[in-house]
Formats: sequence, C-alpha cells, structure tokens
Amino acid sequence: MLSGVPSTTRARSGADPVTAAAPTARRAGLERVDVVDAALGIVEAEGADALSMRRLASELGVTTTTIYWHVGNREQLVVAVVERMAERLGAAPIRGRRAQQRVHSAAVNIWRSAIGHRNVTALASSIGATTLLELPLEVALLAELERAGVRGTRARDALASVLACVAGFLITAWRPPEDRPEGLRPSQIWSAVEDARVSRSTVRAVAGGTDLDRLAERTLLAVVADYVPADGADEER
Amino acid sequence: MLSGVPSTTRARSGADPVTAAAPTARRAGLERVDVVDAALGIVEAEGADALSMRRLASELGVTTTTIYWHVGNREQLVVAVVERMAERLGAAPIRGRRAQQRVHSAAVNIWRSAIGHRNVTALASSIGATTLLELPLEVALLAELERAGVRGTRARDALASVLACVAGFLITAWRPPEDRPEGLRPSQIWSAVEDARVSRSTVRAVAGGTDLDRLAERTLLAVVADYVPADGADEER
DNA sequence: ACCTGAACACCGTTCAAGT
DNA sequence: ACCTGAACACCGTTCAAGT
Repeated sequence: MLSGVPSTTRARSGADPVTAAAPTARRAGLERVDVVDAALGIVEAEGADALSMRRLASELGVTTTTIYWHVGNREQLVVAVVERMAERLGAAPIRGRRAQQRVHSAAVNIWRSAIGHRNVTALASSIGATTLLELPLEVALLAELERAGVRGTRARDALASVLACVAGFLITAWRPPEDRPEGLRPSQIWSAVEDARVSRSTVRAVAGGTDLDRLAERTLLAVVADYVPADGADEER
Repeated sequence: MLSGVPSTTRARSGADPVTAAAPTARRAGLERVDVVDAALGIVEAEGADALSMRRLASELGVTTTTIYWHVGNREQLVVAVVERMAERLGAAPIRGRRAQQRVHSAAVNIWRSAIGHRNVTALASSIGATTLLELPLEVALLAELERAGVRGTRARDALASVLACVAGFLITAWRPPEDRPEGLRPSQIWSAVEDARVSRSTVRAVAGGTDLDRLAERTLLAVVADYVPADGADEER
C-alpha cells in the first residue's frame, strides 16, 4: 500500500522519489489555520471553557504536542482564535443624525457584537484581549465621539466607561439565573430579604429579574449622555 | 507516647477509656470553620485561582478527601468562603443630604467594597454569587432609592445597572495592563492604530490608560442620575 | 518541517476502608 | 464521626525521538 497521506499539496522541497517506509509518525497535513478554525468551532459551539489542548487535539485526530507545535501554547492559540473572529466582525453601521444618538449607536454596536458572539468574547475576556476582538467597533465609537467634539482624555474616559458597562452586562448575561446552583439564584436570595427600609414590592421586583438587553442599552445611553449632551450639534466646540 | 492529638475539647460522647492503638487514620481535629477560614486565607493572599482542594488540604496537613467530608465540594466551599466574608462586611455609612448624592454614595460603597476585597469578589463572581457577598450593601442602595422615590421595577433596574457597572470596572481592574502578555497591552494595540476619523491625540490618550477609581465613581454617578434627578428632594413623588 | 510517546505536575471527585 | 489511600478522568506543558 502507498500510505494514507492526505491529499494536500506535495513536493514541497526538492524531494527525492524514494518510496516512503511504513510511517509511525506520519504527516497529518495540518496547518496552523486548521487548528485555529477547529478551536474557534469548539468555542462557538460549547463555550470558552470547552477549549482544551487535549480536546482540540483529539478533535483533529492528532496528538496534543502537535497542537503545541502549530500554535505555541494555549494563550497564543486563544489570541489566534480571537484574531480570526475579529476578521469576520465587520464594522456595523451607525444610526442617527444627532451626535448623542450616533455615539450611543456606536456604543450599542459594541454591546450587540459582544452578546452576539458571547462565547468568543468570553474567551477573549479570559485573557484580557477583548480589545483585540472589537477594535474596529471601538475605533468607530471614538470617531463618533470626535465628531461630537469629545476628544483626548475625555474621549478615552468615555470609551473606558462604555467598555466597562458592556463588560458588566455581559458577565451577568453569561451566567443566567436558571443555571445557577440552588440557593444562589437572585430570586431565592431576595425572597428571603426583609428590611424595614425597603418596600415589599421593590424586593419582589428585584427578585424577579429584568430584561438585560433593554437595560444595557438604556444604561449605555446614560453613560454616553454624561460625555455628549443631548442638544447635540456642538461639533468642534 | 500518648499520641499527638491536638488540644481540642475531648470527651465528645461516652468514650470508653481504652488506650488508643497506633492510629493510621487519626483524628485531625479539623472543623468545617477551620477549612473555610484556611480557604479564605488562601484566596485573600493569592487570589481566587489559587484555591484548590488539594492545595487547601496540604495547607491543613490533611488529605483531599477530608476537605470533601467537611464542605461537600468546591462550589459549596466557595459559597461558605463568600458567606464568611459577608459576615465581616458591615454596612458602610452613606454620605450626603440630597437624594441623588445618597444613592450615589450607596453605589460607590458597593464599588469600594468590591475593589477593597477584589480577590474574594472575584471568587464570588466565578460562581455568580456576588449578591451573597454584598447583599447588605445592595439593600442599602435600594433603601436610598426608595427614599428618593424610586421603587418597584425602576429600583430593580437602577440596582441592576449599578451592579453591572461595578462588575465591569472590576474585571478591568483585575487584569491590569502591566501583567498582560506582550502585545495584548492596550498601549501596544492602540499605538498601532491609524484612522482618518480619529485624531492622533485621542489615540494617544486611549493608549495611555486612565484612573479607574475616579472613572468608576463618575460613571456610577451618571447611571444613578438616570434614575434619580439632580434637583433632589422628590421623595414620595 | 511535522509529528508521536512518555512523562511531569497539576486539577475535581468518588469509593471503599480504617478507627 | 472523621479521616486515609487508591483510583478515575481530566488539565497545560516539555522533551527526546522519529520520519
């Protein structure tokens, strides 16, 4: 038999036409991009925690060390996965005419992108690389801030505030109350609260939970309004 | 020799005075509270990730299975650690006279408590149990919201917004740019950005980083102001 | 250049057994 | 009631070796 070498492009260098001996460590035909794609697939399908070097290796029918040869180590793999996702994430359109509307729209774009790809965002967040993922969206936000007359350190602060809010709403969205362990669900904790200073109806409302998407967008508007006023057209100030 | 049993209170039940044979699995004198305290110590000293069942066991000079006997499993241990910390965290005083000031003060108290004990907060967050840690501070915030005339679902939303912001600023504070891997530091990423829509000075400012504490308190004020107006004394509305 | 096998130092968890 | 020892099924990572 002529060995089961996969049909990738052969004849890389000046290879002599020796008939190959029975290979024990034979070529798998893997390339770095295949490894990264497989990793991205695992993360999107099963979450950031499901990505392990061994799991990835077995998925590709290869040894763990092969993964290391291609990508270095886990962190470098994660960076590559995040960069790969970033390529796909084009800049979303910004809506509105007035300055505040447009800045808010750019902020909401970051939020929607983050929940839209929450698994990869969680992965990026685990190594502190969310900026790598959403850089074009962050630049777009800065651009709208500039148009609204907010620049320099004020623009930097506005961006940081928006990103913090997005991150905050994300982590509450990652762990929905349903799959929290018994006794840790907010509904249970709050239903046991009795305090003379707080009315029953408020406590009941808190125990009930809220619509995260709506609240995130509202909160982002409040944050944005702190940097660019509602009356709008004060470009160049 | 009379065995090296620790000097805890003996004579639990009606024990017959038999001289103990050479003990292979002898009593360690451990109690659940000792396990939880040791775990809290590890977390405070070395962070949430440093807490492992094996590490904890060896710290206590005991087998891993002993830890399981006392606390159940890792998650239950974490809950116990968080509850233990919660006991220590008394309610912080609220400052200001006007309603918005007081609500903001209550929100800032949550933020300060969280960064003040960031390791335990990170541990609580890892199982979605931050409410368990800061419940009294959250109740205090609700109380101030009620005093300001914000109740029911509006109070619930205000609380959720504040908690999201606190969580967001926390996770950016957890992983300071300094100990991020080469090439992932915002300063490096941003210094490579060139975009016609954004001025150089703004990009430079973003690359520079900001004062998180100041910004967190400012952002919390913006969020609070969205629910309780600045003019203040509209109690009961 | 590309890949395997064995090994090291970790994890959380369970189970039977000892006193 | 309290604790040990062995085991199972996982991790990330490295190193020497094979073709």
